[in-house]
Amino acid sequence: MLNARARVSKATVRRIPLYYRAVQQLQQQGVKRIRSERLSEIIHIPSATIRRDFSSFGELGKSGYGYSVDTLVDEFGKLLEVQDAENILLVGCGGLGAALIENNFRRNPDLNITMAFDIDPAKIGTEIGGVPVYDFRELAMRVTPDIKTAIIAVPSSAQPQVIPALEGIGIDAILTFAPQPVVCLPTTTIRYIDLTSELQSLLFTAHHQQLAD
Amino acid sequence: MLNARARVSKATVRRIPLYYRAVQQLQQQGVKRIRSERLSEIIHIPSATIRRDFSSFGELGKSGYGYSVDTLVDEFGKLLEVQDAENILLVGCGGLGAALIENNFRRNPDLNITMAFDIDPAKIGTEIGGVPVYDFRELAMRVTPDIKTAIIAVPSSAQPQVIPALEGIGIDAILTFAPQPVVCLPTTTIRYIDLTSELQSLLFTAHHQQLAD
DNA sequence: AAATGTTTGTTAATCCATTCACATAGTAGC
DNA sequence: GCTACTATGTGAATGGATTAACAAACATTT
Ligand SMILES: NC(=O)c1ccc[n+]([C@@H]2O[C@H](COP(=O)([O-])OP(=O)(O)OC[C@H]3O[C@@H](n4cnc5c(N)ncnc54)[C@H](O)[C@@H]3O)[C@@H](O)[C@H]2O)c1
Ligand SMILES: NC(=O)c1ccc[n+]([C@@H]2O[C@H](COP(=O)([O-])OP(=O)(O)OC[C@H]3O[C@@H](n4cnc5c(N)ncnc54)[C@H](O)[C@@H]3O)[C@@H](O)[C@H]2O)c1
Repeated sequence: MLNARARVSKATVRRIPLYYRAVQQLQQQGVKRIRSERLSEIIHIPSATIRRDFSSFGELGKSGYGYSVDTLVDEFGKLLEVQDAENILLVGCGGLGAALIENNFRRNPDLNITMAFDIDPAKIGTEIGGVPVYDFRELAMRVTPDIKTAIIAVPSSAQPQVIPALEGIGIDAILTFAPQPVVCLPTTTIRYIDLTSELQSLLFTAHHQQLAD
Repeated sequence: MLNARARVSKATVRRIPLYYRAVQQLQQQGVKRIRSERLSEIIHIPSATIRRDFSSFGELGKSGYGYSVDTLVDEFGKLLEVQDAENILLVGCGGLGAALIENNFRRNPDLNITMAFDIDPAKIGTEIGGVPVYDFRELAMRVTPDIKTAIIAVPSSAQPQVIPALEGIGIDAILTFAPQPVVCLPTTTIRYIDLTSELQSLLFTAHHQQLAD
């Protein structure tokens, strides 16, 4: 419910999805209560961090008892707004884009890629996993006003054209796999997934680890 | 060259690939020298952070001049060991795995996925983008001793079986797309790419941003 | 209902990273 | 060579996040 008194740190925000997934799994297993110490073993986050994170959303637990799994599922579900569907468009139906559409976050029924765009005539007019692929030049014509979120899987070189077009139709949240940094509107929230960098920095760490990581 | 005197922070390690890519691009454009202030504009990292990061690898720059682009390309290339090929195996040739193989980090000639594994009989024995797909049960038989790195793109439920098998054949660096956390050997460096969590935390930030991000 | 045990929520301490700001060391022009 | 700039590299200040540790709050047992 996001008690106004406590600020939620960026680091905490990145962990909310992990908490949500874990408590959902516990609920499915029929577990009714969980201690921070036990949850720590499951998700490998220190129990003190868990308690601090949880407390920034209100007093979710009870001393000497722990947390009710049902309450946690409820609270984190509310935080992530899983009750209302998030409709998403995807740009760039290459290998990666197609894989994302096929998967379509099926474990999370609230996350739906509902339409896709490309510029390749061979792809325009087709469907991938039931999702229609439109011509990117028809973006404004095809997009429905409920869509505020986009995933970008086009080559880096195409990204500088794609982002302003998306902002022009009201998109304000973007997840992109093209690492080329762009300037975007102050109202746009953008996140880069840079697979090459992740691999390179992983390798650097692995090659240079004298001590454990 | 990783002067022993200065410790390289984790945050810095994550930025090395960004620096490497940027200076490579500058080199290709024929740029000979670069100031931290100018580089900051390109990659959107504060100039003070850039200077501190660079200085942890030695005195790469010159006062009143800046940095030589050639020197930087050289130094970061050495840090990332781009001179010797890194051969990689991939497990799980579904949508995501196949996309990774097709792409095969082609912008980085040192990074090569050289073989793939699956358990689906329909995939075993085929090739994807020239990369052979073997039966995962033949892992030990097929793997070559030069391979120390793996990418995992199997369903989360299969991951607990896959990781010990990889460790058993000497893999010590793992990049995985299955978010299910696992216990692994202390000598294994593992990194999770959790696409669903990235999207969910992005949406949380976008929905709750009263101030800019 | 008292005693015992458990686990939270939070204060304080610590750690890690970023940012400021400038002495220093070099460049560039003359 | 001398002067006027310029930009690095780094101490010091700041800020953010993690971790330790414990009083207070509740559960459980007897
Ligand atoms: N797949 C990987 O392993 C991998 C690894 C690292 C980075 N990436 C990045 O992910 C992104 C996508 O990768 P991919 O392998 O799917 O690439 P891909 O080349 O297979 O697909 C790109 C798709 O984007 C389409 N496209 C190009 N310009 C467009 C435009 N202006 N508007 C709409 N569509 C356009 C193309 O027609 C193509 O279908 C790239 O930026 C790539 O750098 C991918
Ligand atoms: N694609 C996405 O958009 C997306 C989104 C979020 C998370 N993920 C995660 O990425 C991973 C891969 O996703 P995907 O869409 O490619 O899945 P997918 O189901 O298309 O492919 C999984 C592949 O793994 C193979 N496999 C299963 N068990 C195996 C085993 N024990 N050994 C070897 N191979 C095995 C299957 O035969 C299949 O080919 C999953 O963990 C998924 O949760 C994917």
